[in-house]
Amino acid sequence: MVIEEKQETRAPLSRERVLAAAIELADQGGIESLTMRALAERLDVEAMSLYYHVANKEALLDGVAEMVVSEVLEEVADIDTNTTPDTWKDTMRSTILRARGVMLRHKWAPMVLETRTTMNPAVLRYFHGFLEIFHNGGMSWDLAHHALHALGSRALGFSQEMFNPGPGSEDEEASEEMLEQMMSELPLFPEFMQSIVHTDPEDDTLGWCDDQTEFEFALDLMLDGLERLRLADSPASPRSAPRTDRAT
Amino acid sequence: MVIEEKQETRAPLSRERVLAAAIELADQGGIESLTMRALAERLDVEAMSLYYHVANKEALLDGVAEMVVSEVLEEVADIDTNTTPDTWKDTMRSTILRARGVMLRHKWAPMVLETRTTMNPAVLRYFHGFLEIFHNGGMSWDLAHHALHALGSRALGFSQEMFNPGPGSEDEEASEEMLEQMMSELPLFPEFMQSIVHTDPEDDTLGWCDDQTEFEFALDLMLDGLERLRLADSPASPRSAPRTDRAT
DNA sequence: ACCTGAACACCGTTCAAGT
DNA sequence: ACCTGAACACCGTTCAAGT
Repeated sequence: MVIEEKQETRAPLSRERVLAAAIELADQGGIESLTMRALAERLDVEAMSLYYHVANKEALLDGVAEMVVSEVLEEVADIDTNTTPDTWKDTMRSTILRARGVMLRHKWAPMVLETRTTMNPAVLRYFHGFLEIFHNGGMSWDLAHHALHALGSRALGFSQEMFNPGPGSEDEEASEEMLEQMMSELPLFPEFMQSIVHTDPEDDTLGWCDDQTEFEFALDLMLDGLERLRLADSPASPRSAPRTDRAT
Repeated sequence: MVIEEKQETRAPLSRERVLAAAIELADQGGIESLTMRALAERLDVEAMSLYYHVANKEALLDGVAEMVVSEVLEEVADIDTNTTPDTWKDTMRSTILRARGVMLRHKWAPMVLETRTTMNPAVLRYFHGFLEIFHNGGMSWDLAHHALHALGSRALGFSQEMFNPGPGSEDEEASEEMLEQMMSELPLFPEFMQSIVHTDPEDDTLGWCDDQTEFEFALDLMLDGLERLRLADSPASPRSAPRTDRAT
């Protein structure tokens, strides 16, 4: 009975609009809130209309993944990949840290990216940038290849922290039981926990694990290691390649 | 009309039987085939019976995750964690490679483990083993903590390879399009691809990416880096800590 | 070309009820 | 204590049909 103002023909759907709306939805409510039906409602459309622009949900997620990586590409677009052996490491470092910035804006993105099974042009372009940096930095193709694998998902800025405690992980009996067990048969934990607590408790992290610090620590560990391998590779001074087993 | 032989009262359900059946189901059909209904059918029981032994599906997956890590614990039970500075690296190496063996038996396990939000006693015990190895090997608690984070999911034997091409990723037009783009605006790829192809094409991997080799490469890179940091830490010879920015 | 309505198959789960 | 039956809310998706 109410006169609806649907005359002003809402903007027609398009693959781009669908993907953008999907990202917004996931940003707001997490990836589990991204359902075809909810997405349709957000676009003021019937659920089945989406299938005209996207084959199915898997294809939707593929598209979303590509959009996120495109965002990373924009973020690193101004980084000069024309590196030298002196600069490749810092260049790589800031590339990855900028990618991480994008992932922090889309906390659900790592999981979506990890569940993709097919490459997409955006990641291809992104990794091509890595090849430029590695190659111009003086790495062999072989080492560059290893480096790509070694960085793994960290290359795109996420480390997939094992068991980052979500909200409300402080259950009663489970924690209780585990604490008791820890003290009895896992004697190293008390001293360990005590010695690693951070002193400033004003950040929103757990108090003893600063994700950003740990991410950068691991990243630098890899980059430093790769630089050492590069040096061992190019001049005729073979020292400390990996898997030398026992050597300083 | 057919006389069913249900007299021989099938073994009563239990949390353990439910979890074991869930693992079998996932092993056979992948994690997406693990539904409450399919699990119930496998146990010759109504779907709702499961809820007596497990709170809900999330709790089921928690239990499954714990079982898998328990399997890892058994696998590494005989490893001597009473290390020295000379032996910690190799000990760590074989611990992680054995864990990887378990993950290769349960290809779905990494994803399940990564989606868990709460710790469980098994992972706690597992990481306590790491602390023993690190500590006895001469690391400070602080470095041990960093090491734990740096290893990340690799500690449990998986690296979450980005885009491991699943079966049937050789779609026609998508690959076609991407190949064209590669050649035009991504000029480094042809040479790169050509120089990294493996020579023996008889393993079941892609031909140019050997997962096991890459896993071990990255693992050694981390372990070597950690050993260097340990050495730089304990004696009074501060050389090449990470993030020294530019130094050999 | 683009969108819709009704329907289907399949989820996880609640709840009251059986033994 | 342990299991069941019917039902509910919510998925993704097919298909024929509308404009």
